Amino acid sequence: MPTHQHSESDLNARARIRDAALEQFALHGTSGATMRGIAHAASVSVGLVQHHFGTKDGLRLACDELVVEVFRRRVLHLAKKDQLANADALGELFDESPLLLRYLARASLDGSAAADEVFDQLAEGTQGFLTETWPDRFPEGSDDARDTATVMTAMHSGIALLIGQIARRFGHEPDEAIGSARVAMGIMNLYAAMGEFAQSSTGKDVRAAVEDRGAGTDRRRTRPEEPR
Amino acid sequence: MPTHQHSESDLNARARIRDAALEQFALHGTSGATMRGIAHAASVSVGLVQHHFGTKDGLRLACDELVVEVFRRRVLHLAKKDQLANADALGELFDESPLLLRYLARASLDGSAAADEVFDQLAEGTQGFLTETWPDRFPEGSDDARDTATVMTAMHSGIALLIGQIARRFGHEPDEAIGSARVAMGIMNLYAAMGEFAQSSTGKDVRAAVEDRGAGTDRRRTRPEEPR
DNA sequence: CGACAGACTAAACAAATGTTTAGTCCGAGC
DNA sequence: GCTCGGACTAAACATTTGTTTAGTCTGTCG
Repeated sequence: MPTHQHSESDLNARARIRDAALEQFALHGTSGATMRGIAHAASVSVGLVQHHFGTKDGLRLACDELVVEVFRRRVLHLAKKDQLANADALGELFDESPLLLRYLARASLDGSAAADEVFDQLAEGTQGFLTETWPDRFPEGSDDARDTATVMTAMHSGIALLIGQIARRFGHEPDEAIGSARVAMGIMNLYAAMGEFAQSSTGKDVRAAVEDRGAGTDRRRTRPEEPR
Repeated sequence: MPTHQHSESDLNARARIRDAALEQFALHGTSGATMRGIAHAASVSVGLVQHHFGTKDGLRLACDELVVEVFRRRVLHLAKKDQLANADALGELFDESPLLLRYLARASLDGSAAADEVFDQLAEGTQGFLTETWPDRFPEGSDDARDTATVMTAMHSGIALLIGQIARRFGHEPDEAIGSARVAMGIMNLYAAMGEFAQSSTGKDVRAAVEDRGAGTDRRRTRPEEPR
């Protein structure tokens, strides 16, 4: 199964190696994947891998670039259709390439710059959606728009990152269900319910308490330690 | 900085090793962490590590057990206070132990059973909150309650998993801001806005489209391929 | 005291890892 | 035809890996 566009083994060896590396990195992590494993998966010799990419880290960087580029195109495509915040569409975006997603998740944990870049792209697209949909609530360029988009991106990415857990609890096979209707329905149900919650008296209390603690500039543990 | 309860180096060597391993696994991944690195971090010899835990995988299993136990206690504690779905409280739960969180994130990607167990605990607690708050919307034991709790757990975990990205975009230092008021405020703003969205005509359209595709039993790609 | 068990260390080991080196093959350009 | 460069392989290399082995130290129990 090809990772993204091009069909199959009619790729030149360099691209085949890079795709195999992407898969191995995604599956086993940066240090878990081995040069020999990658070479074997690409049906080439270990030497050829180094010939094309120099070192293992060079190979990883090449994968980073690829992932960033693929996501750049996809986010652009979704943004043009105004569907970036459509939970279903976002699900399908990830759905097409669970491997890219695993790669990104690991990259995020490893602190790779590629993960930062993709996250920023998603967040900016999300911010555009928020501003377009609620120009008064999330004015263009406002802190609220930016903060909320950031949080929303993280939360929706959580679905993608933990799709394995969701699939397990849904009784699906792994990598089967991110675009599933049940997931989209769950998101909608959640938003409908928590939307009320956020505007109920309890929710207002929470907001007040949060604001009281000084939204925007507080530092962790700066507030006076509350006696348990 | 101690990973959880006990104070510091007055731990016996076994616990010190286990804590050091937890940190190394969290920081560098299961295969990235080395026995020598763990032994050095615990200020013991490599042999002692094996003396206490046998093999590297045995050590990992011990860490799994510890994480599961710590989260079991914490979730129980939060559930008793009816604060499990309070975004702020959930944030603080993770906030206390970014290392445990990183460990869990990696465990989840590696398919460890411990990650499954913790996710289930969180999801069950969340489901309890949903059922208590909206007994009609999410009847006890219903599929809606279970599905929505699963999705909500994944989304809130996304905040925790991607706290590094959030902190970066907030201009905070890493591991600083998960309990931050800005995060909690972002969640509230998001729920308030998307709550409307989910009940707007557009949102109802989405729900209808989703239901149309056969919520609950659909398999991926089963629907007739829509001509792009 | 003497023996024994468990905590603990140091050195040795075999396997696996990333990288280097030397060399083959083959098509393009003069 | 010859050569030159890039794709490509195979073997050797040094290092690091997890694990094993042998041994020391220390407190405890009979």
